[in-house]
Amino acid sequence: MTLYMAAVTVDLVLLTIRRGALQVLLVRRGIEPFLGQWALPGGFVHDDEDLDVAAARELREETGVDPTAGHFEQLATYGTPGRDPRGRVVTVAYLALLPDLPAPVAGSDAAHAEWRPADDPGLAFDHDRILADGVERARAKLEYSPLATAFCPPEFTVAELRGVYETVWRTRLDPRNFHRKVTTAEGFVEPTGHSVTRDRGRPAQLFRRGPATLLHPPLLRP
Amino acid sequence: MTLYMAAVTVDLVLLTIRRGALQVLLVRRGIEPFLGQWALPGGFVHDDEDLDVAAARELREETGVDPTAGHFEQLATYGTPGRDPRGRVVTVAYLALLPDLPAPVAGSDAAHAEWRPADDPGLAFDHDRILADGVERARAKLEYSPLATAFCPPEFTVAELRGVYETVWRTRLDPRNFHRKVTTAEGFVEPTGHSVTRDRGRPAQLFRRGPATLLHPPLLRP
DNA sequence: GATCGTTTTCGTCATGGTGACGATAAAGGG
DNA sequence: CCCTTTATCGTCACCATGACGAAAACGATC
Repeated sequence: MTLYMAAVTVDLVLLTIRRGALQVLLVRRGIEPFLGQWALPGGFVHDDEDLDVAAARELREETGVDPTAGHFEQLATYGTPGRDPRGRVVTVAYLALLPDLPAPVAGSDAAHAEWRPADDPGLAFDHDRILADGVERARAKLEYSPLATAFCPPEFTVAELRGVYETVWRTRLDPRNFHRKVTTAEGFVEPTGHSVTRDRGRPAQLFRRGPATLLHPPLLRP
Repeated sequence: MTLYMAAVTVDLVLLTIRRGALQVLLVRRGIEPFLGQWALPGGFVHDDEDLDVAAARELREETGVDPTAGHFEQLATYGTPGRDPRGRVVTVAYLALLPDLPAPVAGSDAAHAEWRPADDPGLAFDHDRILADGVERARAKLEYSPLATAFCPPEFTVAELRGVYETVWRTRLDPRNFHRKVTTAEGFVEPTGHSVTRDRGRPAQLFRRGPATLLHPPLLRP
Protein backbone atom coordinates (compact mmCIF):
# COMPACT_ATOMS: atom_id res chain seq x y z
CA MET A 1 0.00 0.00 0.00
CA THR A 2 2.94 2.36 0.41
CA LEU A 3 4.10 1.96 -3.15
CA TYR A 4 2.53 3.57 -6.15
CA MET A 5 1.08 6.57 -4.37
CA ALA A 6 0.16 9.71 -6.22
CA ALA A 7 -1.17 13.14 -5.49
CA VAL A 8 -4.77 13.42 -6.57
CA THR A 9 -6.19 16.71 -7.78
CA VAL A 10 -9.37 17.93 -9.38
CA ASP A 11 -9.35 20.29 -12.35
CA LEU A 12 -12.40 22.22 -13.46
CA VAL A 13 -13.53 22.93 -16.99
CA LEU A 14 -16.09 25.67 -16.37
CA LEU A 15 -17.85 26.67 -19.55
CA THR A 16 -20.22 29.54 -20.09
CA ILE A 17 -21.39 31.75 -22.90
CA ARG A 18 -20.43 35.40 -22.71
CA ARG A 19 -20.72 37.96 -25.44
CA GLY A 20 -21.73 35.35 -27.97
CA ALA A 21 -18.67 33.15 -27.45
CA LEU A 22 -17.94 29.96 -25.57
CA GLN A 23 -15.69 30.89 -22.67
CA VAL A 24 -13.80 28.95 -20.03
CA LEU A 25 -12.73 30.12 -16.60
CA LEU A 26 -8.95 30.18 -16.30
CA VAL A 27 -6.53 31.25 -13.60
CA ARG A 28 -3.11 32.76 -14.14
CA ARG A 29 -0.52 30.67 -12.38
CA GLY A 30 1.33 32.51 -9.62
CA ILE A 31 3.98 29.86 -8.98
CA GLU A 32 6.24 27.54 -10.89
CA PRO A 33 5.88 25.51 -12.97
CA PHE A 34 4.22 27.29 -15.88
CA LEU A 35 4.39 30.57 -13.94
CA GLY A 36 2.33 33.28 -15.57
CA GLN A 37 0.53 30.90 -17.90
CA TRP A 38 -3.20 30.28 -17.94
CA ALA A 39 -4.46 27.08 -16.38
CA LEU A 40 -7.68 25.39 -15.39
CA PRO A 41 -8.69 26.05 -11.79
CA GLY A 42 -8.19 23.10 -9.49
CA GLY A 43 -6.56 21.81 -6.40
CA PHE A 44 -5.81 18.85 -4.22
CA VAL A 45 -8.38 16.39 -3.02
CA HIS A 46 -8.37 16.45 0.75
CA ASP A 47 -8.32 13.45 3.02
CA ASP A 48 -11.80 12.15 3.78
CA GLU A 49 -13.17 14.13 0.87
CA ASP A 50 -15.03 12.61 -2.05
CA LEU A 51 -13.96 13.60 -5.54
CA ASP A 52 -17.26 15.31 -6.35
CA VAL A 53 -17.09 17.20 -3.07
CA ALA A 54 -13.56 18.36 -3.76
CA ALA A 55 -14.59 19.59 -7.18
CA ALA A 56 -17.57 21.46 -5.76
CA ARG A 57 -15.38 22.98 -3.05
CA GLU A 58 -12.83 24.19 -5.59
CA LEU A 59 -15.66 25.61 -7.62
CA ARG A 60 -16.81 27.70 -4.69
CA GLU A 61 -13.34 28.62 -3.45
CA GLU A 62 -11.79 29.65 -6.71
CA THR A 63 -14.78 31.07 -8.48
CA GLY A 64 -17.56 31.80 -6.00
CA VAL A 65 -19.91 29.94 -8.29
CA ASP A 66 -22.88 28.09 -6.83
CA PRO A 67 -22.47 24.44 -7.86
CA THR A 68 -26.24 23.90 -7.99
CA ALA A 69 -26.69 26.44 -10.78
CA GLY A 70 -25.95 24.92 -14.13
CA HIS A 71 -24.76 21.37 -14.68
CA PHE A 72 -21.88 19.48 -13.17
CA GLU A 73 -20.37 16.11 -14.09
CA GLN A 74 -17.15 14.17 -14.08
CA LEU A 75 -15.26 14.49 -17.33
CA ALA A 76 -12.22 12.18 -17.33
CA THR A 77 -9.02 11.40 -15.46
CA TYR A 78 -5.52 12.23 -16.63
CA GLY A 79 -2.41 10.69 -15.14
CA THR A 80 0.34 10.56 -17.72
CA PRO A 81 3.71 10.43 -15.92
CA GLY A 82 5.44 13.75 -16.28
CA ARG A 83 2.27 15.77 -16.85
CA ASP A 84 3.29 17.67 -13.73
CA PRO A 85 7.07 18.21 -13.46
CA ARG A 86 6.87 18.23 -9.67
CA GLY A 87 5.90 14.59 -9.40
CA ARG A 88 3.20 12.06 -10.00
CA VAL A 89 -0.11 13.86 -10.07
CA VAL A 90 -3.33 12.23 -11.19
CA THR A 91 -6.10 14.70 -11.87
CA VAL A 92 -9.81 14.05 -12.10
CA ALA A 93 -11.35 16.63 -14.42
CA TYR A 94 -14.89 17.90 -13.95
CA LEU A 95 -17.04 19.70 -16.47
CA ALA A 96 -19.55 22.39 -15.58
CA LEU A 97 -21.97 24.22 -17.85
CA LEU A 98 -22.91 27.52 -16.27
CA PRO A 99 -25.10 30.50 -17.08
CA ASP A 100 -23.44 33.84 -17.64
CA LEU A 101 -23.18 34.78 -13.98
CA PRO A 102 -24.04 38.32 -12.99
CA ALA A 103 -21.85 37.98 -9.88
CA PRO A 104 -18.24 38.81 -10.73
CA VAL A 105 -15.92 35.87 -10.32
CA ALA A 106 -14.49 36.26 -6.86
CA GLY A 107 -11.11 34.65 -7.28
CA SER A 108 -10.32 34.10 -3.66
CA ASP A 109 -7.21 32.08 -4.32
CA ALA A 110 -3.87 33.65 -5.01
CA ALA A 111 -4.35 33.56 -8.74
CA HIS A 112 -6.50 35.89 -10.76
CA ALA A 113 -9.46 34.15 -12.43
CA GLU A 114 -10.85 35.28 -15.74
CA TRP A 115 -13.27 34.15 -18.45
CA ARG A 116 -11.36 33.49 -21.66
CA PRO A 117 -12.29 32.12 -25.09
CA ALA A 118 -12.50 28.34 -24.98
CA ASP A 119 -10.71 27.81 -28.26
CA ASP A 120 -7.32 29.38 -27.87
CA PRO A 121 -4.56 27.10 -26.63
CA GLY A 122 -1.40 27.67 -24.64
CA LEU A 123 -2.55 26.44 -21.25
CA ALA A 124 -0.27 24.98 -18.60
CA PHE A 125 0.25 21.24 -18.06
CA ASP A 126 -1.98 19.11 -20.31
CA HIS A 127 -4.87 21.49 -19.83
CA ASP A 128 -5.22 22.12 -23.57
CA ARG A 129 -6.17 18.50 -23.97
CA ILE A 130 -8.50 18.50 -20.97
CA LEU A 131 -10.23 21.63 -22.20
CA ALA A 132 -10.64 20.18 -25.68
CA ASP A 133 -12.16 17.02 -24.21
CA GLY A 134 -14.54 19.13 -22.14
CA VAL A 135 -15.67 21.19 -25.10
CA GLU A 136 -16.23 18.06 -27.16
CA ARG A 137 -18.23 16.51 -24.32
CA ALA A 138 -20.36 19.64 -24.11
CA ARG A 139 -20.99 19.57 -27.85
CA ALA A 140 -22.10 15.96 -27.71
CA LYS A 141 -24.28 16.50 -24.64
CA LEU A 142 -26.33 19.15 -26.39
CA GLU A 143 -27.46 16.55 -28.88
CA TYR A 144 -28.91 13.98 -26.53
CA SER A 145 -29.80 15.98 -23.43
CA PRO A 146 -31.60 19.20 -22.62
CA LEU A 147 -28.47 20.52 -20.90
CA ALA A 148 -28.23 23.54 -23.16
CA THR A 149 -30.54 25.15 -20.60
CA ALA A 150 -27.68 24.95 -18.10
CA PHE A 151 -26.05 27.80 -20.01
CA CYS A 152 -29.19 29.91 -19.61
CA PRO A 153 -30.58 31.90 -16.68
CA PRO A 154 -33.70 30.49 -14.94
CA GLU A 155 -35.93 32.13 -17.53
CA PHE A 156 -34.94 32.40 -21.16
CA THR A 157 -36.33 32.75 -24.67
CA VAL A 158 -36.16 30.22 -27.47
CA ALA A 159 -33.80 32.51 -29.35
CA GLU A 160 -31.40 32.57 -26.41
CA LEU A 161 -31.48 28.78 -26.23
CA ARG A 162 -30.81 28.64 -29.93
CA GLY A 163 -27.90 30.98 -29.41
CA VAL A 164 -26.42 28.44 -27.01
CA TYR A 165 -26.52 25.72 -29.64
CA GLU A 166 -25.15 28.03 -32.30
CA THR A 167 -22.15 29.19 -30.32
CA VAL A 168 -21.28 25.80 -28.85
CA TRP A 169 -21.64 24.03 -32.19
CA ARG A 170 -20.25 26.96 -34.21
CA THR A 171 -23.09 26.70 -36.67
CA ARG A 172 -26.36 28.36 -37.68
CA LEU A 173 -29.76 26.82 -37.02
CA ASP A 174 -33.05 27.70 -38.65
CA PRO A 175 -35.07 29.71 -36.08
CA ARG A 176 -38.41 28.22 -37.14
CA ASN A 177 -37.38 24.59 -37.10
CA PHE A 178 -35.52 25.07 -33.83
CA HIS A 179 -38.57 26.67 -32.27
CA ARG A 180 -40.74 23.74 -33.34
CA LYS A 181 -38.28 21.15 -32.07
CA VAL A 182 -37.76 22.76 -28.69
CA THR A 183 -41.39 23.50 -27.92
CA THR A 184 -42.75 20.14 -29.03
CA ALA A 185 -40.03 17.99 -27.40
CA GLU A 186 -41.58 16.50 -24.27
CA GLY A 187 -40.24 18.13 -21.09
CA PHE A 188 -37.49 20.19 -22.68
CA VAL A 189 -38.87 23.63 -21.79
CA GLU A 190 -41.98 24.92 -20.05
CA PRO A 191 -43.64 28.27 -20.75
CA THR A 192 -43.72 30.66 -17.82
CA GLY A 193 -46.58 32.71 -19.25
CA HIS A 194 -44.52 35.87 -19.37
CA SER A 195 -42.94 37.42 -22.40
CA VAL A 196 -40.30 40.03 -22.94
CA THR A 197 -38.69 42.04 -25.67
CA ARG A 198 -35.00 41.26 -25.88
CA ASP A 199 -33.69 43.13 -28.91
CA ARG A 200 -35.93 44.66 -31.50
CA GLY A 201 -38.88 42.80 -32.92
CA ARG A 202 -41.81 40.87 -31.57
CA PRO A 203 -41.67 40.04 -27.86
CA ALA A 204 -40.57 36.50 -27.08
CA GLN A 205 -42.18 34.05 -24.70
CA LEU A 206 -40.17 33.17 -21.62
CA PHE A 207 -39.44 29.53 -20.75
CA ARG A 208 -37.86 27.60 -17.92
CA ARG A 209 -36.20 24.17 -17.89
CA GLY A 210 -38.52 21.20 -18.22
CA PRO A 211 -38.29 17.99 -16.22
CA ALA A 212 -36.81 15.91 -19.04
CA THR A 213 -33.33 14.52 -18.52
CA LEU A 214 -32.94 13.07 -22.01
CA LEU A 215 -33.81 14.44 -25.42
CA HIS A 216 -35.80 11.93 -27.43
CA PRO A 217 -35.43 12.02 -30.34
CA PRO A 218 -32.10 13.86 -30.19
CA LEU A 219 -31.25 17.20 -31.77
CA LEU A 220 -28.33 16.28 -34.02
CA ARG A 221 -25.76 18.72 -35.42
CA PRO A 222 -25.94 19.31 -39.17
CA MET B 1 2.99 17.71 -2.36
CA THR B 2 3.32 15.25 0.50
CA LEU B 3 -0.20 15.78 1.75
CA TYR B 4 -3.31 14.35 0.16
CA MET B 5 -1.66 11.34 -1.43
CA ALA B 6 -3.65 8.33 -2.42
CA ALA B 7 -3.09 4.91 -3.90
CA VAL B 8 -4.23 4.85 -7.50
CA THR B 9 -5.59 1.69 -9.04
CA VAL B 10 -7.28 0.68 -12.25
CA ASP B 11 -10.35 -1.54 -12.30
CA LEU B 12 -11.60 -3.30 -15.40
CA VAL B 13 -15.17 -3.80 -16.52
CA LEU B 14 -14.72 -6.45 -19.18
CA LEU B 15 -17.98 -7.23 -20.93
CA THR B 16 -18.69 -9.98 -23.41
CA ILE B 17 -21.63 -12.02 -24.63
CA ARG B 18 -21.60 -15.70 -23.82
CA ARG B 19 -24.46 -18.13 -24.15
CA GLY B 20 -26.86 -15.33 -25.02
CA ALA B 21 -26.19 -13.30 -21.90
CA LEU B 22 -24.14 -10.23 -21.08
CA GLN B 23 -21.26 -11.39 -18.91
CA VAL B 24 -18.52 -9.67 -16.97
CA LEU B 25 -15.13 -11.02 -16.02
CA LEU B 26 -14.78 -11.24 -12.24
CA VAL B 27 -12.12 -12.54 -9.90
CA ARG B 28 -12.69 -14.16 -6.55
CA ARG B 29 -10.80 -12.28 -3.89
CA GLY B 30 -8.11 -14.34 -2.15
CA ILE B 31 -7.29 -11.82 0.58
CA GLU B 32 -9.07 -9.51 2.96
CA PRO B 33 -11.05 -7.35 2.73
CA PHE B 34 -14.06 -8.93 1.03
CA LEU B 35 -12.28 -12.30 1.03
CA GLY B 36 -14.08 -14.84 -1.11
CA GLN B 37 -16.30 -12.27 -2.78
CA TRP B 38 -16.35 -11.51 -6.47
CA ALA B 39 -14.64 -8.33 -7.63
CA LEU B 40 -13.62 -6.56 -10.79
CA PRO B 41 -10.07 -7.34 -11.88
CA GLY B 42 -7.63 -4.52 -11.29
CA GLY B 43 -4.44 -3.43 -9.67
CA PHE B 44 -2.13 -0.62 -8.80
CA VAL B 45 -0.85 1.90 -11.29
CA HIS B 46 2.92 1.68 -11.33
CA ASP B 47 5.32 4.57 -11.20
CA ASP B 48 6.09 5.98 -14.63
CA GLU B 49 3.07 4.19 -16.04
CA ASP B 50 0.22 5.92 -17.79
CA LEU B 51 -3.31 5.04 -16.70
CA ASP B 52 -4.23 3.50 -20.05
CA VAL B 53 -1.05 1.47 -20.02
CA ALA B 54 -1.74 0.19 -16.54
CA ALA B 55 -5.22 -0.85 -17.57
CA ALA B 56 -3.93 -2.65 -20.64
CA ARG B 57 -1.28 -4.40 -18.54
CA GLU B 58 -3.83 -5.58 -16.02
CA LEU B 59 -5.97 -6.78 -18.88
CA ARG B 60 -3.16 -8.96 -20.15
CA GLU B 61 -1.92 -10.08 -16.73
CA GLU B 62 -5.22 -11.04 -15.18
CA THR B 63 -7.10 -12.24 -18.20
CA GLY B 64 -4.70 -12.97 -21.04
CA VAL B 65 -6.92 -10.90 -23.29
CA ASP B 66 -5.41 -9.02 -26.20
CA PRO B 67 -6.24 -5.34 -25.63
CA THR B 68 -6.38 -4.67 -29.39
CA ALA B 69 -9.31 -7.05 -29.87
CA GLY B 70 -12.60 -5.41 -29.03
CA HIS B 71 -12.95 -1.88 -27.70
CA PHE B 72 -11.31 -0.17 -24.78
CA GLU B 73 -12.04 3.16 -23.11
CA GLN B 74 -11.88 4.97 -19.82
CA LEU B 75 -15.13 4.72 -17.88
CA ALA B 76 -14.99 6.90 -14.76
CA THR B 77 -13.06 7.46 -11.55
CA TYR B 78 -14.22 6.54 -8.06
CA GLY B 79 -12.63 7.88 -4.91
CA THR B 80 -15.16 7.99 -2.11
CA PRO B 81 -13.31 7.90 1.21
CA GLY B 82 -13.80 4.52 2.82
CA ARG B 83 -14.52 2.68 -0.41
CA ASP B 84 -11.47 0.59 0.46
CA PRO B 85 -11.18 -0.11 4.21
CA ARG B 86 -7.38 -0.29 3.97
CA GLY B 87 -6.97 3.37 3.16
CA ARG B 88 -7.48 6.02 0.57
CA VAL B 89 -7.68 4.38 -2.82
CA VAL B 90 -8.76 6.19 -5.95
CA THR B 91 -9.59 3.88 -8.82
CA VAL B 92 -9.83 4.69 -12.50
CA ALA B 93 -12.28 2.28 -14.11
CA TYR B 94 -11.93 1.14 -17.71
CA LEU B 95 -14.55 -0.44 -19.89
CA ALA B 96 -13.83 -3.08 -22.52
CA LEU B 97 -16.23 -4.70 -24.98
CA LEU B 98 -14.82 -8.03 -26.07
CA PRO B 99 -15.80 -10.89 -28.36
CA ASP B 100 -16.50 -14.27 -26.84
CA LEU B 101 -12.90 -15.39 -26.62
CA PRO B 102 -12.06 -18.93 -27.67
CA ALA B 103 -8.94 -18.84 -25.49
CA PRO B 104 -9.79 -19.75 -21.91
CA VAL B 105 -9.17 -16.93 -19.49
CA ALA B 106 -5.74 -17.55 -18.12
CA GLY B 107 -6.01 -16.03 -14.69
CA SER B 108 -2.36 -15.74 -13.90
CA ASP B 109 -2.88 -13.77 -10.73
CA ALA B 110 -3.61 -15.41 -7.42
CA ALA B 111 -7.35 -15.17 -7.88
CA HIS B 112 -9.48 -17.32 -10.12
CA ALA B 113 -11.11 -15.40 -12.96
CA GLU B 114 -14.49 -16.30 -14.37
CA TRP B 115 -17.17 -14.93 -16.69
CA ARG B 116 -20.32 -14.22 -14.69
CA PRO B 117 -23.69 -12.64 -15.51
CA ALA B 118 -23.40 -8.88 -15.58
CA ASP B 119 -26.64 -8.25 -13.74
CA ASP B 120 -26.27 -9.99 -10.41
CA PRO B 121 -24.88 -7.88 -7.59
CA GLY B 122 -22.89 -8.66 -4.49
CA LEU B 123 -19.45 -7.54 -5.64
CA ALA B 124 -16.70 -6.31 -3.35
CA PHE B 125 -15.99 -2.64 -2.66
CA ASP B 126 -18.16 -0.31 -4.76
CA HIS B 127 -17.85 -2.58 -7.76
CA ASP B 128 -21.60 -3.03 -8.10
CA ARG B 129 -21.84 0.63 -8.86
CA ILE B 130 -18.87 0.59 -11.24
CA LEU B 131 -20.27 -2.39 -13.10
CA ALA B 132 -23.68 -0.76 -13.38
CA ASP B 133 -22.09 2.37 -14.79
CA GLY B 134 -20.15 0.27 -17.29
CA VAL B 135 -23.24 -1.59 -18.46
CA GLU B 136 -25.14 1.64 -18.86
CA ARG B 137 -22.27 3.15 -20.84
CA ALA B 138 -22.23 0.10 -23.10
CA ARG B 139 -25.97 0.37 -23.66
CA ALA B 140 -25.67 4.01 -24.63
CA LYS B 141 -22.67 3.42 -26.89
CA LEU B 142 -24.57 0.92 -29.00
CA GLU B 143 -26.95 3.68 -29.98
CA TYR B 144 -24.51 6.19 -31.38
CA SER B 145 -21.52 4.09 -32.40
CA PRO B 146 -20.89 0.91 -34.34
CA LEU B 147 -19.19 -0.62 -31.29
CA ALA B 148 -21.60 -3.54 -31.13
CA THR B 149 -19.16 -5.16 -33.54
CA ALA B 150 -16.59 -5.20 -30.72
CA PHE B 151 -18.62 -8.02 -29.17
CA CYS B 152 -18.38 -10.03 -32.39
CA PRO B 153 -15.57 -12.10 -33.93
CA PRO B 154 -13.83 -10.63 -37.02
CA GLU B 155 -16.54 -12.07 -39.26
CA PHE B 156 -20.15 -12.21 -38.20
CA THR B 157 -23.70 -12.33 -39.54
CA VAL B 158 -26.38 -9.69 -39.23
CA ALA B 159 -28.31 -11.97 -36.92
CA GLU B 160 -25.34 -12.26 -34.58
CA LEU B 161 -24.98 -8.50 -34.52
CA ARG B 162 -28.67 -8.19 -33.79
CA GLY B 163 -28.21 -10.67 -30.97
CA VAL B 164 -25.65 -8.30 -29.44
CA TYR B 165 -28.16 -5.46 -29.39
CA GLU B 166 -30.89 -7.70 -28.07
CA THR B 167 -28.91 -9.07 -25.15
CA VAL B 168 -27.27 -5.79 -24.17
CA TRP B 169 -30.52 -3.85 -24.40
CA ARG B 170 -32.67 -6.73 -23.09
CA THR B 171 -35.14 -6.23 -25.87
CA ARG B 172 -36.31 -7.72 -29.19
CA LEU B 173 -35.63 -6.08 -32.52
CA ASP B 174 -37.36 -6.72 -35.81
CA PRO B 175 -34.94 -8.79 -37.95
CA ARG B 176 -35.97 -7.11 -41.20
CA ASN B 177 -35.72 -3.53 -40.02
CA PHE B 178 -32.46 -4.25 -38.26
CA HIS B 179 -31.03 -5.80 -41.40
CA ARG B 180 -31.99 -2.74 -43.42
CA LYS B 181 -30.55 -0.31 -40.90
CA VAL B 182 -27.24 -2.12 -40.51
CA THR B 183 -26.59 -2.75 -44.18
CA THR B 184 -27.54 0.72 -45.37
CA ALA B 185 -25.76 2.68 -42.62
CA GLU B 186 -22.60 4.08 -44.16
CA GLY B 187 -19.48 2.24 -42.96
CA PHE B 188 -21.12 0.15 -40.26
CA VAL B 189 -20.44 -3.26 -41.78
CA GLU B 190 -18.81 -4.52 -44.98
CA PRO B 191 -19.69 -7.76 -46.75
CA THR B 192 -16.90 -10.29 -46.97
CA GLY B 193 -18.47 -12.15 -49.89
CA HIS B 194 -18.69 -15.38 -47.94
CA SER B 195 -21.77 -16.86 -46.39
CA VAL B 196 -22.38 -19.52 -43.83
CA THR B 197 -25.19 -21.47 -42.21
CA ARG B 198 -25.29 -20.81 -38.49
CA ASP B 199 -28.38 -22.57 -37.20
CA ARG B 200 -31.09 -23.91 -39.38
CA GLY B 201 -32.47 -21.91 -42.28
CA ARG B 202 -31.06 -19.95 -45.16
CA PRO B 203 -27.32 -19.28 -45.06
CA ALA B 204 -26.37 -15.79 -43.88
CA GLN B 205 -23.90 -13.41 -45.43
CA LEU B 206 -20.74 -12.74 -43.44
CA PHE B 207 -19.69 -9.18 -42.60
CA ARG B 208 -16.75 -7.45 -41.02
CA ARG B 209 -16.52 -4.09 -39.21
CA GLY B 210 -16.73 -1.03 -41.41
CA PRO B 211 -14.56 2.09 -41.10
CA ALA B 212 -17.25 4.23 -39.48
CA THR B 213 -16.60 5.47 -35.97
CA LEU B 214 -20.01 7.05 -35.46
CA LEU B 215 -23.49 5.88 -36.33
CA HIS B 216 -25.39 8.56 -38.17
CA PRO B 217 -28.30 8.59 -37.76
CA PRO B 218 -28.19 6.63 -34.51
CA LEU B 219 -29.93 3.35 -33.76
CA LEU B 220 -32.08 4.23 -30.76
CA ARG B 221 -33.55 1.76 -28.27
CA PRO B 222 -37.34 1.40 -28.40
C1' DG C 1 -49.09 57.82 -37.11
C1' DA C 2 -47.73 55.36 -41.26
C1' DT C 3 -43.92 52.80 -42.88
C1' DC C 4 -40.02 49.92 -42.46
C1' DG C 5 -37.06 46.57 -40.50
C1' DT C 6 -36.63 43.01 -37.07
C1' DT C 7 -37.80 39.14 -34.44
C1' DT C 8 -41.08 35.71 -33.03
C1' DT C 9 -44.26 32.33 -34.13
C1' DC C 10 -47.35 29.51 -36.95
C1' DG C 11 -47.98 26.72 -41.38
C1' DT C 12 -46.93 24.12 -45.51
C1' DC C 13 -44.62 20.88 -48.26
C1' DA C 14 -41.27 17.48 -49.69
C1' DT C 15 -38.08 14.14 -48.06
C1' DG C 16 -35.96 10.57 -45.46
C1' DG C 17 -35.72 7.32 -41.70
C1' DT C 18 -38.39 4.02 -39.11
C1' DG C 19 -41.97 0.62 -37.39
C1' DA C 20 -45.12 -2.87 -38.85
C1' DC C 21 -45.55 -6.51 -41.66
C1' DG C 22 -46.10 -9.40 -46.16
C1' DA C 23 -43.48 -12.15 -49.32
C1' DT C 24 -39.71 -14.67 -51.26
C1' DA C 25 -35.17 -17.22 -51.10
C1' DA C 26 -32.41 -20.86 -49.36
C1' DA C 27 -31.12 -23.98 -46.47
C1' DG C 28 -32.07 -28.62 -43.12
C1' DG C 29 -35.17 -32.27 -41.21
C1' DG C 30 -38.75 -35.48 -41.41
C1' DC D 1 -41.16 -33.93 -51.22
C1' DC D 2 -43.13 -31.01 -47.84
C1' DC D 3 -42.46 -28.44 -43.67
C1' DT D 4 -39.92 -25.54 -40.63
C1' DT D 5 -36.55 -22.14 -40.01
C1' DT D 6 -33.83 -18.28 -41.05
C1' DA D 7 -32.21 -14.58 -44.22
C1' DT D 8 -33.32 -11.07 -47.26
C1' DC D 9 -36.15 -8.05 -50.12
C1' DG D 10 -40.36 -4.96 -50.55
C1' DT D 11 -44.26 -2.18 -49.29
C1' DC D 12 -46.83 1.09 -46.79
C1' DA D 13 -47.96 4.45 -43.26
C1' DC D 14 -46.17 7.58 -40.15
C1' DC D 15 -43.21 10.79 -37.91
C1' DA D 16 -39.38 13.96 -37.62
C1' DT D 17 -36.87 17.08 -40.17
C1' DG D 18 -35.05 20.66 -43.63
C1' DA D 19 -36.46 24.36 -46.52
C1' DC D 20 -39.23 28.01 -46.86
C1' DG D 21 -43.55 31.28 -46.85
C1' DA D 22 -46.30 34.24 -44.08
C1' DA D 23 -48.42 36.54 -40.29
C1' DA D 24 -47.94 38.73 -35.70
C1' DA D 25 -45.95 42.06 -32.70
C1' DC D 26 -42.84 45.04 -31.41
C1' DG D 27 -39.10 49.42 -31.95
C1' DA D 28 -37.24 52.96 -34.89
C1' DT D 29 -37.71 56.61 -38.14
C1' DC D 30 -39.46 60.12 -40.85
